[in-house]
Amino acid sequence: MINRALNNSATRNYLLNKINQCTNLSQLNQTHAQIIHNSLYNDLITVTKLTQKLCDFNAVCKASLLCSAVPNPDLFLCNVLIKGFSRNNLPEKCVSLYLGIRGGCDFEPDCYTYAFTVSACSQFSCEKMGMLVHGNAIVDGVVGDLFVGSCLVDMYLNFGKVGYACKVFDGIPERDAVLWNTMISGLVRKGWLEDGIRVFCDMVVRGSLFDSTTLAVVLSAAAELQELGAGMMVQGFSIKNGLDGHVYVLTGLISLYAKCGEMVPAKLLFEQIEQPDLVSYNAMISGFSSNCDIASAVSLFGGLLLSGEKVNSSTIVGLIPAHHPFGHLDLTWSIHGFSFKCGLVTNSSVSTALTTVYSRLNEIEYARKLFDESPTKSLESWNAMISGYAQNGLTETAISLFRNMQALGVTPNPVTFTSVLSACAQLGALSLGKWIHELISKEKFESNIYVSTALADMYAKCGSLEDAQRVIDMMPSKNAVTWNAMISAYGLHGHGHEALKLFREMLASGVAPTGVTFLSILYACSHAGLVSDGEKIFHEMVNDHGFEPLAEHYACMVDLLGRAGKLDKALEFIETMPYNAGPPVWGALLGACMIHKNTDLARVASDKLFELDPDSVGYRVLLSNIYSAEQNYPQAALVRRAVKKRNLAKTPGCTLIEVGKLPHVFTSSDQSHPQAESIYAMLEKLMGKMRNAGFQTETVMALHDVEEEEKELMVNVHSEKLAIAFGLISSEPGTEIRIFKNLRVCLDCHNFTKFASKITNRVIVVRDANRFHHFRDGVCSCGDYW
DNA sequence: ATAGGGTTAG
Repeated sequence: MINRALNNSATRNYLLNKINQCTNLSQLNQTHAQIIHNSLYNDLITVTKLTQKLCDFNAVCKASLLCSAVPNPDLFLCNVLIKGFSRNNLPEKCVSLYLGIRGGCDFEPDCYTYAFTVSACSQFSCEKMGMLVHGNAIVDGVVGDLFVGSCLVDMYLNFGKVGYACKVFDGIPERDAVLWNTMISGLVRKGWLEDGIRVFCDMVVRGSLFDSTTLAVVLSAAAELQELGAGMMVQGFSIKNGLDGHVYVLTGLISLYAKCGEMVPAKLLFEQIEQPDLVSYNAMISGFSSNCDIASAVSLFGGLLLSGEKVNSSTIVGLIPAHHPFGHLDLTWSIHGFSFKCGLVTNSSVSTALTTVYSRLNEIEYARKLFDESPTKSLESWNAMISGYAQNGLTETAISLFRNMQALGVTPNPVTFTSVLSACAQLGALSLGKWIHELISKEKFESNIYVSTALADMYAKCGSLEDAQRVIDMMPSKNAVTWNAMISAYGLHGHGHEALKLFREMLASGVAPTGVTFLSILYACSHAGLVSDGEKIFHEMVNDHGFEPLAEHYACMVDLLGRAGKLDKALEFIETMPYNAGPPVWGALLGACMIHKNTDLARVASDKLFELDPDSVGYRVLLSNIYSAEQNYPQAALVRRAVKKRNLAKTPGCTLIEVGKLPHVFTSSDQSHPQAESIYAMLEKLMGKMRNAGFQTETVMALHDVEEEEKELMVNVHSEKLAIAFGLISSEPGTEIRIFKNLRVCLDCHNFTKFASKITNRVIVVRDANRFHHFRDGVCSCGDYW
């Protein structure tokens, strides 16, 4: 009997050892056979070890069956099984086992039970269950335990409930490095970067011992924030504690310096690493690439390949020149080809990054091809595609893709909404935008600054400044882009003084103006005829804010002066430029010549333009208009023929009007509308009254960039007239009419609309390609300059 | 520890 027991114990030790040594499932199955053969299948210790190993090899079902056959399971075995279910993505099994332990077992859950169950809830976002387990843990008095506490902190941070996480954290005054690290890395992972750094500082102040993991996480937060100072503080601590040679710390520092645009120290740090691993290479490559040093990025990438090290998706994504101001189509193609060869194009991050760069290079078809071919479409890849369409002006496609995404049950996030709103804004689709706003409210995304800025911009561009202002008033804080959007919104509607007021408010609030701020405010001044204010701001920009004016700023000033009729002053201004004026500047002067019908100066400007930009369509159309205005029709026709010959696209004019949330689109002389007959009747009635009142159709060609439409005025009816007539017959008397035209409104239609607003006693709001016109009582808010 | 998606002007 004694012998037999000894023998059993020896066999058991032998088998336990054997289980530990198994490196795959088939070896483990053989060992299992031996266990059965030796009649140890009911032995708790052996079965527990076997369960553990089976779970490691993802054979949790088999493990579960084995356990249920054990006559006398204990808590330890149950805990191992909970961990196994969690590992094998079976949260509901974890929970039911946990509940089984709680309800009518001989034993009570311990710290391990709670820790494993909580981390299962965390991993699988079982929010309600997690909180219930937390409650039980409080009752059982185990929340002060470091292991349980860390799991709870991790869980609440995963759920985004920072308050709860802090409560658990604060309840454990004696913290170890794991608890601190859980708190810090959870905050950083969820984007609460500043808070992560703050907790780290707390940790240091309390004298808690940190490790290289702590430093690496804090460094990644500092890098993301581009807070060089915070990062250098961490560097200081790493030196003090002798962790500055650790490869994680060094890699974190490289990434920090790279993200702050400091590649020289990054390079020095990289050289300090004796044997750089893939991650440190990746940090360097992405650093070079994002700092526009393509040559260094590519050469380091080459070095990595030569060293025989395998590359991963991070390497590829870091190499892709996604944020470069100049296109690198050739490089992108090469990277694309390489990714294909090593099987990484199917990686979601890689294909998303490639999609993004293609669409930024206006190669939207390539982007779409990649998107269609990617086997798993992450939210990021949907976003990349939607924003690609929105940024390329393919607004309808962007919106229909958004609908596809919704139909497939992919939940949009703030990034998605921001892009879709930009599409709505471009489209002028107010009811669509309002629908998006409802979706945003439902998801509680209004607090996101990108979303609310885009929302305000959408309302302004869809004609409703009041709604835009309402969104802005709700925002707790504004960044430069928010201010810029509002300044340009007021400018767009011709409210120059409001825009100036906002500009002063922005400066007073301490938000630094950007290049776009000055463009927005200068355009606002220009459209409102506030010449001296604009000149003052340009002066301020250079002298007080130390801005080097870009070509766009000069173009704005030329526009400002020229629009106000100070053409000579505009020309003088061009001569003061420190470099040669480019197409935008001459284009602005030409535009001003159009308004003020200065043919001589127009020819000077257009000569310059054709010299600099021979392929431009718009300027050729303008030139043709100049000739037409001089009644030089043969020359005008010649220019137009040249345009046609080059097969340069011309956009046909069309106008959109929403009636009862339904969009109606009209083209020139459109007969396709079901109510065409009454529309034309209404138009005839208006035109008759207009003629009687002495209005004349502009016979001389207006010098506007309105393309083909203009010439055909005598035979054709422009789309905006049709839309207004339709608006008049399909809405209540006295209500506002809003229409959207894709091109600039022509002089004749502008006159027509003024007249229509007077005799019908309606406010008519017109958004054209450039700005808003508010017609009221025969007067337009643009003051007839547009 | 490294990597992917967003708002503003013309």
